[in-house]
Amino acid sequence: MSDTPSINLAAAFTPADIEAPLYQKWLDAGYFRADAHSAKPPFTIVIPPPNVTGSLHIGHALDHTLQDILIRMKRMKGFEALWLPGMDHAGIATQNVVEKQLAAQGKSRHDLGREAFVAKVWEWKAESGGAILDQMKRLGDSVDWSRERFTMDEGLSKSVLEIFKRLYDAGLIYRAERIINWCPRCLTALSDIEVEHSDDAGEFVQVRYGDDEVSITVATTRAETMMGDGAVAVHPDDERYAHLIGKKVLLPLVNRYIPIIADEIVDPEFGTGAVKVTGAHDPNDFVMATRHGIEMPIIMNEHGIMANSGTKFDGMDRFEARKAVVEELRAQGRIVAEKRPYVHAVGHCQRCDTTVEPRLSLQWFVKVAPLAKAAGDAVRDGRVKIEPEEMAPRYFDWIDNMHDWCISRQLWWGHRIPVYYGPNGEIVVCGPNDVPPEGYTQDSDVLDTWFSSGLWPFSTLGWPDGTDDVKKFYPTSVLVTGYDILFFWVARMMLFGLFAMDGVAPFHTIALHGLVRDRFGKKMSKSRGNTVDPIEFMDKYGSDALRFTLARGANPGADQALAEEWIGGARNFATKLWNATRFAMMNGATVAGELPAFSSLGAIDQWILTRLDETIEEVDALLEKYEFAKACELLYHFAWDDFCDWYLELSKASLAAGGTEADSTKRVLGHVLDQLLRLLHPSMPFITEELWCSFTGGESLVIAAWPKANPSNRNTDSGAAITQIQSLITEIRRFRNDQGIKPSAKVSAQFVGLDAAGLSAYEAAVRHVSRLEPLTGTVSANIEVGKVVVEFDLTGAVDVAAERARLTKDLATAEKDRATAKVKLDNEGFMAKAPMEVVQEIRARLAQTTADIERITAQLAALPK
RNA sequence: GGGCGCUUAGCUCAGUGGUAGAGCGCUUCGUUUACACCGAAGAUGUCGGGGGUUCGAAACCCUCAGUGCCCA
Repeated sequence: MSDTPSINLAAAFTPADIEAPLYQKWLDAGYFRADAHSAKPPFTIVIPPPNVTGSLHIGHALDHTLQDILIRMKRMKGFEALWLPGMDHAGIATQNVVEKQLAAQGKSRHDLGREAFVAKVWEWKAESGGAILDQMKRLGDSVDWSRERFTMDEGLSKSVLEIFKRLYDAGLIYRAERIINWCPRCLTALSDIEVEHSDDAGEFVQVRYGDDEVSITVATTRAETMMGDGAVAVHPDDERYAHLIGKKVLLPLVNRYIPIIADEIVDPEFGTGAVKVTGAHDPNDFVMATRHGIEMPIIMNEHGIMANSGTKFDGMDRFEARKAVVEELRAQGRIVAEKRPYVHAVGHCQRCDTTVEPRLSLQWFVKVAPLAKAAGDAVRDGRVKIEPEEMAPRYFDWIDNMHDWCISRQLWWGHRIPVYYGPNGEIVVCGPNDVPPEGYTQDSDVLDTWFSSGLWPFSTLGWPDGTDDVKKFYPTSVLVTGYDILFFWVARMMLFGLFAMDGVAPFHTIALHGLVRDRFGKKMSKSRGNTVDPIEFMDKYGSDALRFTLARGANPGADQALAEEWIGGARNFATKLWNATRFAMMNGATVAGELPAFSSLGAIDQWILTRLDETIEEVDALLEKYEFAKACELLYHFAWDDFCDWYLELSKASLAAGGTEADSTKRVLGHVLDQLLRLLHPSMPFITEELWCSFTGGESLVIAAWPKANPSNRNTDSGAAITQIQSLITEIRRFRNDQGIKPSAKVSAQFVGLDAAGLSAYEAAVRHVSRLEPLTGTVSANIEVGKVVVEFDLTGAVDVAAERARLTKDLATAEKDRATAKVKLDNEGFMAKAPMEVVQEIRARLAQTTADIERITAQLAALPK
């Protein structure tokens, strides 16, 4: 390429060469730092804090890409854009990680003691935690690192104390003995939502309780808990058992007499219509036992081992005990019926998949009802919008029926519950500035991690102190997250935000996206072996390619499938932009000086400017609606089809000609490229920055202005001329192809009727793109496109068969289209009721196809036999 | 059992009343100095089945059959 003008842009696009240096450049320039004192309007996003133990997975890549698109666009639009990063401390997960390390050394956390263990966790965090933060930089996240937060850091811990105290004082936090979800492996309570239900194969047995005098058969899936039974319950209207209500029945194995009670909860249709009441080990039973004053013996320890039942089953694991109990009952002839497998819903610990054990224990709870009412109303009355709207019912359904929230966790890593107990059972709750009374001891439990991440939108800004950040950036503008954590996290932020911030919801909009799935739309999971590594993709195709692929697949609230070759496709798109920019630079495209007056431009330039303006308007509107997929799709086609395939090709003749026409084309070309790179920058920040800086010499796209639509730079009529030119060129190419003419071969041809079609100004462009030379010999074939005839000299080598095939096919298409149009126009109903425009359109179609048929028929007739 | 969806080209998905679209894949031709990570041309669909509304339905209604997710 010795004669190529020297340009300041590498010949090939290598993402790895540009990404890290560009990110560093942005950091050094401080572009991502938001200023609480600026006069610009704020636009705020708080990042859904990733788990400190985690690394970047494909779901984060999607979530972050969408947030970065919004924040970069708003920054370019002149907002004071703050994207606040950070992590949560992930109580159970993090404690598990460190405990595992200790276990490898044969130690448990108890060997270290609480203080030393917590110190160890901090140590772990300093060394290995937060791997994801560096990966976010690779992705290009334009977050304000100076404001990075961690749920366990000082400021956020202060927020936790403050909100706990306020809620407690408002009567919204209480302590009670309740049935909670207990993980016998993690040894902690879980909230309802941390329990995942799956249909498991269990067993369903009917056991005869009682002796010769009183007997009743109960049905259960959990025979092992019978040692904890306090009663047998039947439905009050169940005639089968009416005579037994109030009597006592012998509890087998334990040899205790327990009452038979009546309660509406019991479903007479279920099993035998009689159920055992094990208040300490089942939530429904707890309700009944409480209502009827039934005793609730606890017959299992925290590990799920049978204990204190006073039977030989003590010491057995709960599942082992289940078998043994049934075996024993069977031996005693008490098993009336058995069903195995019996598939029913069983709860599992979200973190470790252990079967959750309902357990009666003393815990702290948030009284949810009043908070949830406010959180529901905020969405109901439109103060907070959920996008897409179809997700709102899910939110209402959940938040309107939310149970009280168990917030104690029997862990060491987390915010220790700020409750202090006095020697005589006094309870004192300490806020951030309170000192507990002498001799009081603090509750040993910590708070649910979601308790602190629920404060995220304002604790990260410095609440409860009235900081400038809170004033400037709260409430946040939009929360972008997957619909899968709508309940876990989003709802919690709504509860707390409205309470803490005097009824001001933590965000204006909740924009929900879906999950990334494998290429066949299947859920990714380690067990399926279909997970993917975003880092690997970035290494291979560049961050921009990964981002663009994810954004282009992101329809609101909908899951998306992802395959590696699609990322390759986005990489190809990046390369296309690279090469288009090289072309522009080599041909003297420029952004210097005023754009020539629109009216002075030719149709090709007017057309691309029109298309650009339409694209700006549409892309902007789509991004404002969180329609990432559609926005990216439009940009992709504008860039590749309109700009590269048509405009660049059509402008080559003009650029080659030189002179004033070339000058104005260079300026238009420069303008369109400049604007296109701006539009693409939020989704593909690295390559656009590299290209734009090289091309324009500007400082950075990060701080460049977002394009604005300008309807005065539009001429929709120019589109009509271009459409004609396009179909003319396409038909010529098709003819060449059918005739077996090599793409590189020049063909001698002339046009007839260009003037009449108003296209004579574009003959050079058409000839250039179609590789046609002036006619030198004699016409041996011709094609007709609209009003234009193209006459070729093929030096006698016309492939008549190919010509006939092509024309025959065109004829068939035209005839079919004409028939469809005719049927409509012959239809009285259509003529009477269809709108005028539609009728006219069909009439035009009829006229066009009729003319086509006439023309093609004549051409076919004229073909040599 | 309740709620929300989905079923459109080989695959993944757009398309909310007026001649069926995209990406990837597929076929043919091709090194024409921006680009073979490319260009050009091309093939491929009774829009899940059945009813209905309408001049007109992939789209609206009913129904059946698959299928997914959330909650209980």
